[in-house]
Amino acid sequence: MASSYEHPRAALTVDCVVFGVDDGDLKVLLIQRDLEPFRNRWALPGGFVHVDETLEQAALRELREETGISRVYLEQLYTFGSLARDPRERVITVAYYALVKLTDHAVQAATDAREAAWFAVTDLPKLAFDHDEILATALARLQAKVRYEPVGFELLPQKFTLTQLQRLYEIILEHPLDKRNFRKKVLALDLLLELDEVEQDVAHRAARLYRFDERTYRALVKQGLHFEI
Amino acid sequence: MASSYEHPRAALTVDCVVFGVDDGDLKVLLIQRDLEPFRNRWALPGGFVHVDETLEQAALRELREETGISRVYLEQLYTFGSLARDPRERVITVAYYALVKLTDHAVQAATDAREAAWFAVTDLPKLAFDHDEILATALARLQAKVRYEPVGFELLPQKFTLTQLQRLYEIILEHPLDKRNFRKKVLALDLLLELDEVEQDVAHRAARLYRFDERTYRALVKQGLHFEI
DNA sequence: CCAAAAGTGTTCACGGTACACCCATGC
DNA sequence: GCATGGGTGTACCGTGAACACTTTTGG
Repeated sequence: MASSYEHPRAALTVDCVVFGVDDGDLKVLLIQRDLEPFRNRWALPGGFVHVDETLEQAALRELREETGISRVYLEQLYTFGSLARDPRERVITVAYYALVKLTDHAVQAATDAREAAWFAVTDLPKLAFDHDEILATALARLQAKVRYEPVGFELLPQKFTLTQLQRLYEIILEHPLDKRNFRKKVLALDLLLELDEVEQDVAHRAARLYRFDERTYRALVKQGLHFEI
Repeated sequence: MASSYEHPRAALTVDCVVFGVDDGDLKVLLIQRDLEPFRNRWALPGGFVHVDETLEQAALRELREETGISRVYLEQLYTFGSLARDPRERVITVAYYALVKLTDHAVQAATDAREAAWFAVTDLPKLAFDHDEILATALARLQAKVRYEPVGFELLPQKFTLTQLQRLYEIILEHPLDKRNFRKKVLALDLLLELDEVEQDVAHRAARLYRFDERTYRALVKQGLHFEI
């Protein structure tokens, strides 16, 4: 390896695709840029990586600073390095995606005065930089991942009904599922704890609430469980 | 986004995990370092990303320079950014993995005088930096990917026997497969072209040769084919 | 003729899918 | 009592898994 000091360096950023689900829609959290380039355009939350923090720390810090969100499921997505993705100079960005429970994270004003807002993925504005591409990549990853890993629960409240869970899968996968088969399948996994509670304040028969049993899940994974919806 | 000029920058490298399959073993191409740190240790081929090349271009260039390999299947793996992964300074590395046909790529002396050699993944030396971790990540990815995408063919010669293909899967997945079921399944996919040729110079009945029909595969993928072994 | 690997079908168990009605509750 | 969603079971089909013998060829 040659000395790294001899050459100009690319800048390094992180960007986060934050997903949430909200009555019938899969949503993404965007912030409105207040600086050039792409001033006033909507963009993914993100920013420069400090030299003394890990990539994941940088992603979490930017999320906190720009959107007020702090406890989330976060996973690295892909690193984007096209030559002209930032018009100012060479910038490589490591993209992450995050899953949040919208019930816990009402939209907060960003701490640094940029506006933050949730957009349905089916109705997005044109984004800054190559953020359209990053978002599309994240969506594809979420759709693939949700089939074989129980990440969907990160998007629901702790206590949820089976119908809510089914709706979640239908929203993400973009096709309807059969109610009886869905229930049979998820209950057969033995990963849901049936609670002694039902939903409140509904104008019809109240549905039973369930909780995802993460402890059991981790144990079963070690024994070679293959989660699949 | 704040100006990127105000802060010290991390260095950016690419590293490549190059897989090949050779009579019964899954192998990885390593180079021996001739500089500190980790002088004389084996390491993944890789190096600094130039400011005017994409990440993929950098990976391909380093592969060519350090190992002489040029036409390969290449895919981004993961970006590693621990604080102390390089003892000299902060270095982020974007890892790629590559699949090569060993028949086409006999081990070549590296052009810059470092030694390059193939190692069975079951018998690896201790590697420089966090390259053990990168390699383990690549291996897990290959094992997952080979089940649901036809990447295995990148590791075989253009013309191969069904037994060679089965051996390949057994080597990567690390468990034996049933011969009749395996043949039934891969032939049912209709992605193999039966050639009018048989293998040569074997001391027993010669097996028929097949070729992977990439054209048909691409067409079927568009129609929603789900390849799976 | 012997050694070595090629090639080939059937049975069984299980999981996926399709499908419709009664029940509980709030208003 | 009516509207709304909650909750439940069965029959069929296709795929995955287990399993052993005959054929071809070279030496």
